[in-house]
Amino acid sequence: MKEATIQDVANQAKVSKATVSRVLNGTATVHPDKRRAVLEAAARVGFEPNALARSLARGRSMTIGVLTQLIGSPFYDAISQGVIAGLGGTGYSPIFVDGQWERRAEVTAIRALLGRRVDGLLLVGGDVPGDELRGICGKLPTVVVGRELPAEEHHCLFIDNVDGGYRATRHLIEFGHREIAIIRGLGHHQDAIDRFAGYEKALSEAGIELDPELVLDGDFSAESGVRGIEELMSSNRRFSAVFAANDMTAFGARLALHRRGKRVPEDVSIVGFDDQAEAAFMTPPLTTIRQPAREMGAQASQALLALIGGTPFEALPLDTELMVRESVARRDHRDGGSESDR
Amino acid sequence: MKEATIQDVANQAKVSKATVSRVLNGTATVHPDKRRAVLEAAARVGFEPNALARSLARGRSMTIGVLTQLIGSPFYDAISQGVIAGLGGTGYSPIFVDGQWERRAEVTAIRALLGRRVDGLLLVGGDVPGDELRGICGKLPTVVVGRELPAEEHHCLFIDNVDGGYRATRHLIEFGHREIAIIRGLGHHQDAIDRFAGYEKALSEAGIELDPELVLDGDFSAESGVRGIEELMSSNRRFSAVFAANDMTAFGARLALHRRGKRVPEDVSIVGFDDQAEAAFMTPPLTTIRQPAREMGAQASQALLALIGGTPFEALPLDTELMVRESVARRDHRDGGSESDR
DNA sequence: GGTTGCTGTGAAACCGGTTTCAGGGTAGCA
DNA sequence: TGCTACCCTGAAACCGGTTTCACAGCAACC
Repeated sequence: MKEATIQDVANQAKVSKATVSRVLNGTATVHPDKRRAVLEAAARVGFEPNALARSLARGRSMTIGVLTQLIGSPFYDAISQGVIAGLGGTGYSPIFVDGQWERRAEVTAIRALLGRRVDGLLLVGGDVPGDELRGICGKLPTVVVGRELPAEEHHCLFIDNVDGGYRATRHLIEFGHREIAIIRGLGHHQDAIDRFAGYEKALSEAGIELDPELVLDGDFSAESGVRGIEELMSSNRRFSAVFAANDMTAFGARLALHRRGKRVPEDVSIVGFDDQAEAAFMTPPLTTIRQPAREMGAQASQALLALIGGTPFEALPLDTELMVRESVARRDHRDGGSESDR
Repeated sequence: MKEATIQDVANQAKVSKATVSRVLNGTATVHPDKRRAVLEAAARVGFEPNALARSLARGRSMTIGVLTQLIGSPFYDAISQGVIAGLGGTGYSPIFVDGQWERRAEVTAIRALLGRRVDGLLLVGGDVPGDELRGICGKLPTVVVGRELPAEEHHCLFIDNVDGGYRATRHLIEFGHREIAIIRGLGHHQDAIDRFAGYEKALSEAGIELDPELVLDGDFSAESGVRGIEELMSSNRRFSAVFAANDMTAFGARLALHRRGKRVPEDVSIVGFDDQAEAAFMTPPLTTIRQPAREMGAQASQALLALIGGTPFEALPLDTELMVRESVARRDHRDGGSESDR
């Protein structure tokens, strides 16, 4: 059995398709009698307008294309969730495609969205450079979230990662730490680069020389947190604090320290980045830089809707927040050592 | 500037729309010369077929409707991620709508998907009873994941939560525990009910009487894990192990125990449920029941595609797996007490 | 040479809506 | 009574593709 069409309703109500359309959309006044007849007929046959046909005719699909990067990072996942939530009840539905943090895949994915005639584009992270992007999607309303794009035409919603890294590091410095290790994120990832820059800035501002032995490579995974600590401990370089590129890395680091019999925060302090849900329930609760991921997703979708509606939307910079919990301890400088193991 | 249409290409190549369509879809042989002309013209104007028009004409939209429940549960989120990944590169794109674990919202959301003429429906969790569901979506290919539906016409992909709860509890019993507390999940949630049933079963099988003082209400959140432990400790009822409804609850419980000076697993053992990414990096790493959430999502999307293709898909029951890590310790029964605090 | 069969192609119908346009009916006004 | 204005309404065009159908052109066969 096929779905009922507008013609079926028209036949039942003994009016034309046009009138049915007018009643259902309220685009023109129709005589109360016919109006009622149409409504009844529609209800009787269980008419559900074909959104495809409607979109084709109206030239608006009421869909938003969302390009995500499925690396399974809690941060990006949370943004996506925020987007879905933010679009709820607006009449717009999100279509998701995966870019896999890979340029070619991203371009293909965006093309697919374009083919679907999405009314707007929401890019969550991604790799495609700004100018190329403009070439692809032309004048289609676009909002980028979780990434800063030099070409300002496309609106971006992002946090200041340099500042975040700076604040995390400074917090440790203020608590008396001077031998602060960092476990970095994915090498080429801009967020990782920025956070590291913030780390450097805080250090130099405090007159602490950056020690290459204290900077470890990582990839935003918990495993890389473990590896970072392992390397650190086997290098015998003293350290009293660790700044992890994100919370997952912090979790890994915390576990590795536990394995080596180091207490947190008595022996080693840790600061993370993200404030994912689990951070507040680490033992001890993790001091971290909060990125309002879900809110960012929701806000980005709102911004995009505004853009589609013609409202010139102003991308206000989002603030990070230092969530002070219990993974950082004050460090006295009576002795300079960190070998006060239990 | 409007997107180029098939007519534009036809004009450029000096052929009819029909021929262009045939070349681009390979539905019929066309003379090599014209073929080349069409291809060139298409490339020249940057033709991207309008998927809406195509869907309308073909009667297939190449979209999958996904109904999710955005409670922010790591488990359901992971399923959604799996769905996106599983659909990648298949030509089908997922459209997401949110049901908010609320019957009316779900029905509205499904109707919206129906209006978009999705080719299949993927329900992630949800509240709508099976028979009502059948009334709504009729013969549309549907796969349900993360939930068991009595009406077997709709295919379900789910794990055996009773068995999972049973295995978690039995693991504790095998390690010598007899005073096993449980922090339950959301009261009316079927998963929570089933896991509790598994707990009861393991207990009764071991001849341990169920003590109401040891069963705490929760809601799958970390906070409820904290509350559960608080209640337990203030009731003075002895317990040597906790089975948490999910990993988040386990994290909360673990933190609360830490606060009360109880060591895990020396004083109290914990088993969780889900095996979310963070579980392996709790301190100590959490022993838990693994649900392959992401795989479930991917598999569900595969199954749905098969269903759409006409292949009668067989929903094979998914297995949980006990991930033995370090949050459970053997308990000797020399004394019966648990008050061996440090 | 005429019939049959096959290949390639364009005109037109179709998918299911929306929107324009023209016309019929009625009311208001001179 | 005649003219204009306004309100409803249906026919038809349109959105941009796909698919049916009819037919032209040509080779093969008797």
